[in-house]
Amino acid sequence: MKLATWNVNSLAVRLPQVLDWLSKDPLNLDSTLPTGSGVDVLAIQETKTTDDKFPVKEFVEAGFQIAFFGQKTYNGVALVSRAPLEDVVKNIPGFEDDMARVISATVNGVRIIGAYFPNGQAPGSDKFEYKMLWLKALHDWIKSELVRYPKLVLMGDFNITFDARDVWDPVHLEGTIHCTQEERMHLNSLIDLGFKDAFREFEQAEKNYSWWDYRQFAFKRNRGLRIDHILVSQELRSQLTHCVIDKRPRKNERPSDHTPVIACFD
DNA sequence: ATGCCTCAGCTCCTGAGA
Repeated sequence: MKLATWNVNSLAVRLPQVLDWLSKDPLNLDSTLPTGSGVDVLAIQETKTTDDKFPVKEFVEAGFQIAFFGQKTYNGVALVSRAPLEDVVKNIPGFEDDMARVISATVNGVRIIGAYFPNGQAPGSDKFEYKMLWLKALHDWIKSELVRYPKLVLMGDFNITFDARDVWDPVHLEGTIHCTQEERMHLNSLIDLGFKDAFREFEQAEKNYSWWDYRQFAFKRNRGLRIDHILVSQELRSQLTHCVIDKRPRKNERPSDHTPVIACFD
């Protein structure tokens, strides 16, 4: 089973790229194998579309099941799967929120949570305060979800780096948004519930990022951050075989500023 | 540089992203 997460920054703009990417084998990076070899479940963030405008037909015709939860202009999440999506839940139950940020479903006995974490803008801002409240609510909810679903994957755009390895200029960016101690404390408290960061379970090249600013040729200069993550519960850890960042879509015409992260299981 | 790019929308500017 292959799972992936991708912040597409507008599904209306990126739909052709998403369908093209889904039709290829993400681990056979130069292949153009037919549909059937690609990822089994993709979590999408920043669809930026209301549910009535979600491209249902296009995904169904490509052979996928979908669950989606969107809103006008901002945010919006979806799960795209080859197998049925069961028991779909939207956002964090009990946490009042105007924003469409989380969608969960069970696929082949694995509980999958796709999430678009708040950006937070800058430490000290109202948006940062909201990010902290959201992270606390997520933690408390995930704690109970883990009891209910021992086979649990939490993946998405976390908008938080784990440490200096995830930051192109860790000295200069220390304490700025995505790199504050407060954000990392929340991220580590999620890990402490019983998760592994799938990416760091394997040997990885240095300076491996999942997001690059559109400006200043940041991708070409590899000035990026690793803020898109796949966390797997202890029960799934032993089945994990690979975790890679697929940089190819970032080289597309009109790319998203994020690129997909993929985890494979036996 | 409170910029630089990109996207959505009450669209020729603004807010937000990260």
